[in-house]
Amino acid sequence: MNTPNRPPTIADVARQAGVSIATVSRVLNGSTPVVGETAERVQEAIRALKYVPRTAARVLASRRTNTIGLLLPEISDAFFSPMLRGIEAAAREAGFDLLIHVTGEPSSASRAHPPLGEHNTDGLLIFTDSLEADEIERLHMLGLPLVLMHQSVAGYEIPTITIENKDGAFRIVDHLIKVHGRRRIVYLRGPERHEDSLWRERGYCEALEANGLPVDEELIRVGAFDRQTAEAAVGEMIARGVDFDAVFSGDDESALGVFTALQAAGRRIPDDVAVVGFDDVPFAPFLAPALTTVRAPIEQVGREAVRQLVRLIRGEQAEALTLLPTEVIVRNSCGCK
Amino acid sequence: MNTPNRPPTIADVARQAGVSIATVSRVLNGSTPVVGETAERVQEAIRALKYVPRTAARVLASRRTNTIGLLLPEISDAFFSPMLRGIEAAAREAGFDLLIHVTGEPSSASRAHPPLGEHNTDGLLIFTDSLEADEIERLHMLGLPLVLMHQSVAGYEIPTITIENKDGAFRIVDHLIKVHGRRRIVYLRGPERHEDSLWRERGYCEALEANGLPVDEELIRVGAFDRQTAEAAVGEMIARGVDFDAVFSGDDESALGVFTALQAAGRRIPDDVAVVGFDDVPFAPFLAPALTTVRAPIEQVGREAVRQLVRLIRGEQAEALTLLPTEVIVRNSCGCK
DNA sequence: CTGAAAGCGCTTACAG
DNA sequence: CTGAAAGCGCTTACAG
Repeated sequence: MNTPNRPPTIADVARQAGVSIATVSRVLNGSTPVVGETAERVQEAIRALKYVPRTAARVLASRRTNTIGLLLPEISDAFFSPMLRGIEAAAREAGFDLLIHVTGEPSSASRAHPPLGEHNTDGLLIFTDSLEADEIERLHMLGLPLVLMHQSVAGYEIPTITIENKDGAFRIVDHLIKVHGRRRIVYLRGPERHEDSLWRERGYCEALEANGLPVDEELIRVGAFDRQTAEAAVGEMIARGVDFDAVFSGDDESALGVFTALQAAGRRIPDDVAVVGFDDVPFAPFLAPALTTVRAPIEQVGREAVRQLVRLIRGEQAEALTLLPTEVIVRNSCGCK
Repeated sequence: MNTPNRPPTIADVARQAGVSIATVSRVLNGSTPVVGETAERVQEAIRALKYVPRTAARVLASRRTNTIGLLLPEISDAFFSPMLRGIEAAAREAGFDLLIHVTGEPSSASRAHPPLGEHNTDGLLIFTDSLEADEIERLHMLGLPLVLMHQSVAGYEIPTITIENKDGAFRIVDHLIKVHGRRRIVYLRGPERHEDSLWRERGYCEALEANGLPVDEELIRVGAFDRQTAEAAVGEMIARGVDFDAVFSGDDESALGVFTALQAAGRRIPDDVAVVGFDDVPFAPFLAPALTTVRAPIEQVGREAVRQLVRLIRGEQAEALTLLPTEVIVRNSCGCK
């Protein structure tokens, strides 16, 4: 096998370069000027020994971790990649490492006591529904910089980044009514208490009301932003003979389930039932028919969240609420073209 | 704002409970038996002070980090979520935290000196093309447990996890030839030197040869596992009048670009040109026509990689090569049904 | 500009 | 079962 040599420490470098460890530390961090020739000797020793500073020791001594933590409830298919891409890029640009933890199901212990916190990060990005309110409060009271994503906690001034859910939902439902004459529009709710979903539902209701249509509780079901759940929900409505001529599926992922259920029942999209989603995931244009949806700037949400968090970490003022604009993307599943 | 109280330390807990810090450490770690009543006093103090142990200090003192590092070249759309889901779940089950770093473009400094290594992880999962060979060697020589994903480095005995690329490619190309009579089959290569792609190309060639068909260099192009690149490649072949009746697109992501290019040129899928992919991403069944492809057990690759890494970390023997089986998923884009 | 030394917050032999 | 103490590998006032 391989030789488990003890990796070199700052003392080894100092010895090899004939200086004190303080001097090595200084050239490592550029914190205090070091005479050129000395600095070079140190650099050489670092190279020769292939020295890599121990993160734990630096963190402990400096009380800075230089890393940002990200807390997520789960790893979703559609949403996750672009968001993480934005976060990762922005964190790197700002010189922070990224630590990710998935808290898992609601009962999970790591929602109350996540392995990420004041002890190993300079600040936390908290995605909706990934942490218990108590723990958010504890971290906030401790003074740890915190940014919430797609979630606002009443009572604290924690910066929040989210998108214009209500507005986007309003416009796409309005489109269904005004342009395509739909009147019995289903809304598929996301996971319970999911803020995005709540706002989308509000936009849906307001669009109905603005057009003089009633809000019919029978048309509001749970799709859970999940393909299978959405498929089952729509299948069940069809089986029970519920009358509807359009589905606003809450998000694009669940639109897939809606497609499956409608096709299984022999309903044509969009002729019999128009279907629209939310997010504009990469495959949306490739569905048959191509999915009309609301574009959510997910990657930008990630970037913006890091930007605000970095401000907090630097002791600067952060934006209390950042609301990123959404845009209706008209394709064919609504009946256009 | 909020009060930047200094978080409590082990000394605060010890004082409050009237014991030594050694005892607190022991109840924290369960390393040595502690008398029931004493242990309870300590637990109480921990709760009262909301004490959370500093990770950096534990790591420094114990020389164990209890975290696994994951190095990726980029965050791809289709591949990333399932793989990370597998890794994350397996790491959590084994009691490890997960640290992720994206090294970025080939020239990036973090490919030579990633922020993850012997100093802050117990072991590393290295995805293909995310690290320079020199750095892999340095880490390996240091004795840091390493597992390679979708990549094999000649010359070292580093465990590798990958999938049966060649076999899957062979079978899907063979299907195109035997069942659908295709003879001019395009192969779209992945990113340069990408091992998955190399093996798929080999399977493609062997299938042609096994059926007495020539390997025509004109039919082998670069799709780079990227939608736009694939679209451009196919568009250019059409413009140049290259004759072909099928495309094996290398992966599903690039199949999207193939679809776009063919549709733009008025070629019908699968009648004029059959199209098949590799991966079986979630949206594959929803394309029009539904995509025939090879299912790659991506999530399982992630789980297996963690399993082997944990073995190494525990000083156990690990599997040198794990080859996960692939399976042809027949849908409609090949011409079936 | 450089060094000696204290200290960051834990773990872990070593005694008892 | 429990405590005193050394030590993990750094950073950073404090002197000079």
